[in-house]
Amino acid sequence: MASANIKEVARYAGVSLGTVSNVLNRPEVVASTTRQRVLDAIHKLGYVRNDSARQLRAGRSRTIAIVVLDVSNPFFTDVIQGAEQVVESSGGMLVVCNSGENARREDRHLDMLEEQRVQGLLITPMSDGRHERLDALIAHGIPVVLVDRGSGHPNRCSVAVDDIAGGRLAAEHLVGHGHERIMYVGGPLSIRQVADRRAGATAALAERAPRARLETYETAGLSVAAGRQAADDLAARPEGERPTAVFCANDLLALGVLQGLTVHGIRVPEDVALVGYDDIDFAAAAAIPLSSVRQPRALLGRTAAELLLEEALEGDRHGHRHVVFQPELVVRTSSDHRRGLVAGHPPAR
Amino acid sequence: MASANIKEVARYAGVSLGTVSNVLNRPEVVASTTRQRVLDAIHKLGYVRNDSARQLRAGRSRTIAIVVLDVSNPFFTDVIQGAEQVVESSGGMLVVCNSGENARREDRHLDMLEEQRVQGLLITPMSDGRHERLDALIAHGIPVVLVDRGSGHPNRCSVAVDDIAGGRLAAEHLVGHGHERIMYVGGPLSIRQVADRRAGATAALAERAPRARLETYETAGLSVAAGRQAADDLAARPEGERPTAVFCANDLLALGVLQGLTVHGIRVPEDVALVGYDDIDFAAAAAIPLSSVRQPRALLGRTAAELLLEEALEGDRHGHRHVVFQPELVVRTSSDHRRGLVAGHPPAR
DNA sequence: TGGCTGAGTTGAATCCTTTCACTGCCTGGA
DNA sequence: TCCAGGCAGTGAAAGGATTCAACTCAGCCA
Repeated sequence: MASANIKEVARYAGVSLGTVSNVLNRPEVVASTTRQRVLDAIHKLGYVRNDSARQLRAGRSRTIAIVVLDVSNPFFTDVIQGAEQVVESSGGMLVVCNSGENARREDRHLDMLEEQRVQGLLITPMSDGRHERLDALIAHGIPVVLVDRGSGHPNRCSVAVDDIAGGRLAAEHLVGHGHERIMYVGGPLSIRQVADRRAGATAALAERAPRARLETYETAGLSVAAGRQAADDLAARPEGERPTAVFCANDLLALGVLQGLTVHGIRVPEDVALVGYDDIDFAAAAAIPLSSVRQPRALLGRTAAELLLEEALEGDRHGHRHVVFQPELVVRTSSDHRRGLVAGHPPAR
Repeated sequence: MASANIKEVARYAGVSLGTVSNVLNRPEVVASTTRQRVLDAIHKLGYVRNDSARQLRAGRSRTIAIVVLDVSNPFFTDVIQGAEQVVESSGGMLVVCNSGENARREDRHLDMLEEQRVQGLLITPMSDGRHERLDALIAHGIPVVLVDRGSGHPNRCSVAVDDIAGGRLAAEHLVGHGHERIMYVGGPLSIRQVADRRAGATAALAERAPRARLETYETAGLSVAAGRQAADDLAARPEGERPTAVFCANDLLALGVLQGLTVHGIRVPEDVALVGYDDIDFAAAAAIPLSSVRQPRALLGRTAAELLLEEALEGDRHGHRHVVFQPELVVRTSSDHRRGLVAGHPPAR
């Protein structure tokens, strides 16, 4: 039942502890006949290395953790997959922790990860206020890379996407199609991303179409249900008072708005054009394929992981970097009825 | 930089090692003044327990792992969240590993989890052929619970949903609405779930509507794209030769079919009724809300985790169980135009 | 033959926590 | 006054892998 340990392997193979360890970690220094004898013993006894002992000695584990706000949000699963690729090919292991937008759970995870002396941490923290907890981790020598929060903090790296540019892209596209009454649906505005995307849209309108108006509809959250609610409210207005275009802070909201409008017989894009944000795979799969501002989700994860590995390698010489990606607009039917279903690139992975 | 250890805490507080350990693990046996002194020292020195040493001593970690086929499939994220609840409230920690439908990655994860002596494992394995690897884990004393694969194996528990019953539900619903030409879209048929769902549908037709016909359209995978392809093929047929209803092996396929049919001007449900499987949240959020066979996804995860904890607790006395849940049909607009948008229960979590 | 080299191997020390048999001390009862 | 018993606290041992200085030995040259 209990696995054999290195000592039993050594005895069985008729060598010392050190030799077994060498076979495991530096096989080239062991004579090939000895090596084979040890490998046979390992196989025979079903020996499995005890990682706890190994880590205890090494002072550090080889696993990297990613803490996300919501595993069930397709945006994050794509970020995870990107990080996975990099960690995997470096021979490490990525574990995923889900804070579920709950500060207590985030804390619990951070505590346990710190006790485990993880090699490093990728995290999209709950809020900017939680940076002290992260500082403590960093002070204990655990590198942290922020994902999707530009921070400019001097003691950690970060990767993010330029949300202001994203807001611009969406707004410019809509005014380019002649829309002058645009509604921004998103909330709460206390979330930096939500605010930044709106700010970008506002700026674009000011520059490109001074006559155009951007109305804000603040939602309680970023879910499909919140989007449906927004659509209901919008449909309740007299026809003349409705915007001709809606820009949503993320795709879940946009899908909700789409569904709500359809119920009320308001056609997308003929009556109301619609643009979402994130370009999750389900955006392209909606019955009216959704135009969306694409974030390089997997690239975000990959880059974050690379920065982390870099820091782990370079140690104190490491210079922290803040990488900001540019978003990209993907136009589909929901904001341009001339687009066929094939419009837009295939979803990024 | 490097954290203080228990010895330094002991010296700082003027007590012995054992006392510090007692404060940490059995605070009630320590006199309150001493306890406070130790806690102060811990705080002062920023002491963080070293989990490796702890595990080494204990011989076992307290983390539980869940290995899923695809983190980006909403079905699995819901299973994860269910498991998370249970593990969390038991004071453990759940880590998520993604095999990405790749046998090598699955192996790597299993190897590392075994080295880490995890307390237990929830897994939806790649295929039935991989059970030997799991047997090895079990032989080494790591309990394994299969998720979503009924197995009847005598040395492990499993949780699953009755796919034959699910197929029946869908088919009975459709024949109940007068459909006699039904198409089953799903594949590859080598996946047991895909085959079982079809078998259930076939059985239901034989009993309830001997005149009805079930045609099978085998897809290469279970993706949105595959569903779209199926819809294209279907639309290419002369109108009289099309089925009047389509039953898909999962919701991603169904969303693809829905999208494809819409493009070709085929109305859902008026021209073709549509039923999916899994009832992922996006099913209810589709522009034509999708009827679907709901699996108790979160319950699946919860139960799996409970069985695992039970086994970890009971040890050898544990009797392995195989829990099979019954699926439930959720009727929405896609198969019944009389349903409003509010039809169907709110999505299960 | 003696000395030297280098490849191969050894085993004690180390990492940190938990456990448990044990010591001291104190109190209450005889 | 003595003893039993309970409470606090102690410290050595154990858990398993890794590291590294030290050692062995065969081979080679002078």
